[in-house]
Amino acid sequence: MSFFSKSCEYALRAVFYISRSTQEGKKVGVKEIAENIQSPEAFLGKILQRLSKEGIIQSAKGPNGGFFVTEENIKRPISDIVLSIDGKALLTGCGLGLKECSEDKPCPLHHYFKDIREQLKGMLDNITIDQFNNDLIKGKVMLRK
Amino acid sequence: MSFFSKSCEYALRAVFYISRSTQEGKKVGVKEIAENIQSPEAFLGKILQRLSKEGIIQSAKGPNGGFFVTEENIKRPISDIVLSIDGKALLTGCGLGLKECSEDKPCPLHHYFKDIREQLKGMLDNITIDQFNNDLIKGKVMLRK
DNA sequence: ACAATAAAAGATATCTTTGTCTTTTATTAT
DNA sequence: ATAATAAAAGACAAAGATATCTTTTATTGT
Ligand code: FES
Ligand code: FES
Repeated sequence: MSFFSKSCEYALRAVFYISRSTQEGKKVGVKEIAENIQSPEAFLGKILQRLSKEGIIQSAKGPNGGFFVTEENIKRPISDIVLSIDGKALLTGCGLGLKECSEDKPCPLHHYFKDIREQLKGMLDNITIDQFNNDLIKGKVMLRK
Repeated sequence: MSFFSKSCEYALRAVFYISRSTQEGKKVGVKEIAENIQSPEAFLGKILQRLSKEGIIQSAKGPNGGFFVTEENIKRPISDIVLSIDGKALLTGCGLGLKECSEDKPCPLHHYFKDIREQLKGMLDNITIDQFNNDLIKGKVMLRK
């Protein structure tokens, strides 16, 4: 197990890549994205479709088409991506899998767990999509395996 | 997605239940455990088999048999259970799914992510199995959905 | 020895996630 | 209009996680 599903990992990496490309003034196709984040092309296509439908990214069909982001898009926190792909279980659910996480019927780990989960949520809520464009352009951070 | 796999959630809840039962001086069978933590019986059986094989819990066949824990067992951190069932990805892997998490080739989230992961790891390393026996006996914490 | 008990082991089934392939729809440039 | 491009949509395949069922092995009490 890892924090995010494969789909969500691809989604995050892809959105970062798209954001940088938009910053550089160009739309990008699935193929280019998939190559640069090392993900299966067709599978990534499905994921981007979803993100596009949810308004997290934009897409344009036809020649010179591809994926890109708007000013509004890149100001959004990455928790939007995580919620959209993996749902809210990670950010609000009980760590031991009880039907719901609650103060009055807590699982043994609740007290400790709650804090970690809140921190993760806080982090994802506060990091915006555009935040890494410069680091990406400078090659300071990686999107490829 | 949630932090742990279903298997791991069952494992943790079961081990807590077994630990309390041992504390109360009795071995417990799969059936009783499954009922009390609300998990599928046969599936839980497999998980307990694995934990038993790894020496995290003990088992005894035949009449008056069942699962129990030793003094050594209950002093172990619950990270042992998590590692045994879900592997190390959650505790050491890259949050964005890069082949490995590293300082010199970090993913965009690395800087933030690292801390959260370390805290989760720290928590799991420091919480011992026996730590909740009293709370469980007093009904302060729950193992049932 | 025998019957009863309970975990271990093996085989199989179902569901979800991940991944691929083909066809359709929209857009652009010629 | 037509051809080329690229995403959207749909159908399908493979793998892994979850779950069930049956048979075997070990242990106990009679
Ligand atoms: S009840 Fe389990 S984490 Fe809150
Ligand atoms: S490289 Fe991604 S978390 Fe460290």
